[in-house]
Amino acid sequence: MNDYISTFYNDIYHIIDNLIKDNIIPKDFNIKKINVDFSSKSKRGDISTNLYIILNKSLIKKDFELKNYILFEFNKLSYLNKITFSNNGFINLILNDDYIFSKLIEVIKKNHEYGKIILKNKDKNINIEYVSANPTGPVHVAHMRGAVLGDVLSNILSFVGYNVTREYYVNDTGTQINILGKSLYKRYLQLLGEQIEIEKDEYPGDYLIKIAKNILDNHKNEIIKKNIKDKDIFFKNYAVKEIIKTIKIDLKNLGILFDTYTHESSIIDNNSNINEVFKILKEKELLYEGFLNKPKGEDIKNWKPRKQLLFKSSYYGDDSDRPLKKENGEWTYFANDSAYHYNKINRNYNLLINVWGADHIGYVKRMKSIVDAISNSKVSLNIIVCQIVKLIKNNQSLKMSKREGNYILIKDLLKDVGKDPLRYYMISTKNETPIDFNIDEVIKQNKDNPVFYCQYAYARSSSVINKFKNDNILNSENLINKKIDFKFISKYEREIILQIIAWPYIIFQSSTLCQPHRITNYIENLSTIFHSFWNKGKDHSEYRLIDNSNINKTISKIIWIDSMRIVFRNAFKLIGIEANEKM
RNA sequence: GCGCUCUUAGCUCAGCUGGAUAGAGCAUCGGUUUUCUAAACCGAGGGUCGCAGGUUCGAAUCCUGCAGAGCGCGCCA
Repeated sequence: MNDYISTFYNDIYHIIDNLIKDNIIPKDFNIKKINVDFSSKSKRGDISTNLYIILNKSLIKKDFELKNYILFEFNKLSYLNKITFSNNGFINLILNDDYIFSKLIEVIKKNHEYGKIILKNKDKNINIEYVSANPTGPVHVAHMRGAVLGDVLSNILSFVGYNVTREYYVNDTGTQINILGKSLYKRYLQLLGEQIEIEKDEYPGDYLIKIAKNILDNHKNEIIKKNIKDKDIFFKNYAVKEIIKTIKIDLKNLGILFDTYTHESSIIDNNSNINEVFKILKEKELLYEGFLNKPKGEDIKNWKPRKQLLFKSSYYGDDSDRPLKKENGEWTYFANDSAYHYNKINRNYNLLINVWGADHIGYVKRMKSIVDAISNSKVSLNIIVCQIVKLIKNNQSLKMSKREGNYILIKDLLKDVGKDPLRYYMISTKNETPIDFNIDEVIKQNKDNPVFYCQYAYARSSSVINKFKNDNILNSENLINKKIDFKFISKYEREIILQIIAWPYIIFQSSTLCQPHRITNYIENLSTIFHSFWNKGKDHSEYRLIDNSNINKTISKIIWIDSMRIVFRNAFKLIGIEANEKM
């Protein structure tokens, strides 16, 4: 990372190190209190810092001339042009124009690589598991947010150099899958002319009829020969296989692909995973047979104290210990999931990321506990919980019920809304905030809609560049060798340029905090200041981008416009939306 | 009852992990097209950052309590 913000941070840290060495501030000085502000709104400088305020407070040598010292040190930094202290102690700084230009040319040189960070620990392997919707029906709204978030986060993390594995965990065993198989069998019988009744817990969706028809057409003879048990297995497996197929298609249309699908059945079939987990926990004395307390408040029918095999997750800060075995001796879902995470740990990941829906929020602590336990605290698990998406149409929130199977499907939303707005909206709000997704607003193709607002900014800027496609001097490929002349650059453009060259820092924040919404905030801001500048050209010809009478002026402007386009393209690519040069 | 998350303009959301006068968009009102894309721009009004304490030079941001909303709470996955 060598953007101007990170560079300045590093130089500040250097100064602090020296002050500690010279015993002027204490060794335990908290470096995190130092802040560098690059917000273009402050208008007090290109960047500013609270360095003086914070250092002044922690001085051991009270008579130390701190102000002069900082001035002396900052004067050594070649990229700074002007240093001023405000009355309340903030330091405001203006950057060197040549420095800014060198950063801008870097954008053009690096092009689609611009914004990549050279990480210190670049060999880090990350596994990111998302969607993992149960293969009992098509993917719907509830899965959408996590799907897009997981995808964009994967894009960002691999962009900054991690080895990222995108993984989908298929829960293809257990009670629900048995019910699914039964439901499909009923549909099959129905097609054969039998009277059937779909019971309360069974799956009523039409998609099973289609699958049943497929079986009838292709496998009828084969089924007749099977005994009851084999029939159960056949229908169960067939249902899962077909449903996963449609899930893959729906997600692909949303722009989402996975590297690996791991099936729960494969984790369980091979008992080694769960046996290993059991062994480790036993060695660590984290297992015991015992009783759980009945949860207070809510009445639980048929509550009976039960002796169960329990994991001491409370040792790791969980609210209660958690059962690993059911009464009938089967492993619980939690046990299987532990085995699955053990499997992931064994695949040599340094970091596991799980993207979950809000309905799993109660499982965060126990999952972190078990990963901590079985990995000897070597692997960390980061769980990102997405709040719900409430769909609104005609000013009414759409009611959905699982039982009636009337969830809005991703497939249908893609048809109504389109991929780009859907993806954009799913990540432009930070994951902890619930989204009110107003379908009527999102399909608008104007400034009400931030996706089109940003895409339009890209198209507008492209229209300028494309004017010079066939111009030997001014075409975009030749810009690297050209020089920007700051006398043609207005203060408004300078602001835009400062935003453009802040892009690597945005990537840094977005990747380390796992917050893709910082990218959409950033490009919305970039779009705003660009549109605003564009319109200035209407009243004031000096702000116009093309000046046929002055080629050096035009070159200077085209350089930053093309750099901005590169940043837009890179941002759009990470988000997974189109960059169209014409709209 | 317990846990996690949330509460910022009429609405939808930001607020850069403690900074300077709290920001956008929508909605409302008023203006800007013989000109590189008006799918845009400019201006106005609109706020006790849920409430109350605390921490310090400084709090929307951190801590505590309270109120409200969402999700979850032993054999569903």
